[in-house]
Amino acid sequence: MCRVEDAVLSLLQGCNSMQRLHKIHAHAVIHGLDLRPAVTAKLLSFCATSSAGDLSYALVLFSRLPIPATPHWNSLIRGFAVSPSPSFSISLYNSMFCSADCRPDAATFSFLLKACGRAATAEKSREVHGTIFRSGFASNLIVSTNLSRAYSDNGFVKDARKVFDEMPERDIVAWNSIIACYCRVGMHEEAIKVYRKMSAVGFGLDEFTVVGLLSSCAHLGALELGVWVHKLAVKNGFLKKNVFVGNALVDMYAKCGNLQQARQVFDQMPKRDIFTWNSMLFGLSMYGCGQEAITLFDQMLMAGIQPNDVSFLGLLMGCNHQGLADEGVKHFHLMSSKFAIQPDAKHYCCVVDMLGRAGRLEEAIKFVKTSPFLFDSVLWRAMLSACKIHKNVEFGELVMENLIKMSAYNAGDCCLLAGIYASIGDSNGVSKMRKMVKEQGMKTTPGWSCIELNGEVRKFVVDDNSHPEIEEIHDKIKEMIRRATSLGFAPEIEEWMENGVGIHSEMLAIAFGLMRTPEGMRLRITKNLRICKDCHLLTKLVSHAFGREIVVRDRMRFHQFESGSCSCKDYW
DNA sequence: ATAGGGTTAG
Repeated sequence: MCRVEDAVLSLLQGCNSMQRLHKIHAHAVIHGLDLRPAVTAKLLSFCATSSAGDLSYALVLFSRLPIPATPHWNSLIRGFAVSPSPSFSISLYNSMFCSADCRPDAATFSFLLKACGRAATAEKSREVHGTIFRSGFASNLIVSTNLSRAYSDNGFVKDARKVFDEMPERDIVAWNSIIACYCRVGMHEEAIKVYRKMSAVGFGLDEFTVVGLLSSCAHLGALELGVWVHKLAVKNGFLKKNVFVGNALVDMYAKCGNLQQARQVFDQMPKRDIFTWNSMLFGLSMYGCGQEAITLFDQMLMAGIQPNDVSFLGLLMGCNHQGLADEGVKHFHLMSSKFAIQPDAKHYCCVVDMLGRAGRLEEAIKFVKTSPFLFDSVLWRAMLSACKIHKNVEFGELVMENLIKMSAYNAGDCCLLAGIYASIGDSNGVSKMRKMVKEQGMKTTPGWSCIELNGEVRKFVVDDNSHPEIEEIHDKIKEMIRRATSLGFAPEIEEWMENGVGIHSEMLAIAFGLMRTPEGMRLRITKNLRICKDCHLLTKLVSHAFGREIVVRDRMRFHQFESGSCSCKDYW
């Protein structure tokens, strides 16, 4: 190898811009070195994979190679896999596979699988799986971790797990990867189960494990487990060196009912990024602290962090939950005018909810009709739930007509309208809606509630009588209703307490909590749907009658029940 | 001559 080639290679090593690369390239051409394998590989690798690179120029370089070798193909496949057009990686691989001059190696498959995941091509993933199996790369740990990830990205969780289970050996990355897979699809109990298994076979945890676990704790409301993970994170120094860990902790504490602790972690973090601020914003908004959310938002600006669409969603939700409709609308307009962020359907939805909940129904409808998301059912759905809160049949029926016209109505919508009919005593309306759900075979989302006792999460599903303690639970619910009734409990919909049928899952969880925890202990419930009006009222009265603080996290926010009232001030 | 894992919202 000549000295000039050495020099060119070392220049390429330190290259950090395309401008620089062009100069080095010209230099190589002058000395007749531009087709040396080592030089072309380096040139290509920079253009295709560096953030300062240029994929189209990589293609130009590649086309000039008389016989591209495996590393050349790999660079391109790698570059396109993370580009906006990952499917081009697959085309490249197909050409490479047909070429007689080189064979794919382990790295090829790693990059290709990344592309398969991002391009959402389950069929290709399966085909590649076969190729990997036949060519003996299945025993490669990195390749099979990538394969598992590709299945997971395509929504095939079971296949992802199968690949994981069939690995001849697993390292911590493989374990973290499958845990993350369960987190992404919302199978948080499974994620924790896998961690316990990982731990049982002798693995410790690192930052990635911690982040996955905390995310699962957050979703399940598993505070005790979360606190345990927090301690381990501190002990290992993860918090100091890794911003992800702090972010996940802020989120976990906020979602598990401990806003003060979330704030404390937030305040003590050595470095904060956009996720940190957003997690805290959402934390405040979930507790109905809209005013504090606005303050935090201003502090975020002063700290020099540019807010993004998620920041505004948190802020708007905060305004919404505290009934700060005018503040909310003001910030909604600031989004595009001052921050150049286009509001998406979720932001519009939040404003509809905000206006509707505040009783400004006409304004809300007008807002929907003049929005770019006029044909998005989500906005109409938010409108429908505002009609339910304000028992407005007229608007409710109008909104339902719209949803039907758009063929976008679902069982939840029918339940909402049925609820409106029920609240004004129109039993014909109620049965009309029930018939509609039944005849059209629409599926409702089953409600569930979790309660954590001694580090173990118990899950209750509506009408689920399979629990061994079910009789005791029903007795407790009867007692709750009896004691609440003497405090004036009068439900809007009465039939649900007959014979244990139609009892919402949070009542099962609260009854269970009352049975199994010492007198006076705070109960924390996490549920997937919004709490209904009757359950809200009953929980208020139970908190008084049993002298318990009860914290319920529903789909939207926290309700802290104490001495007969709720932190949401009945505004939710 | 190169490879695999993580956080907020919905």
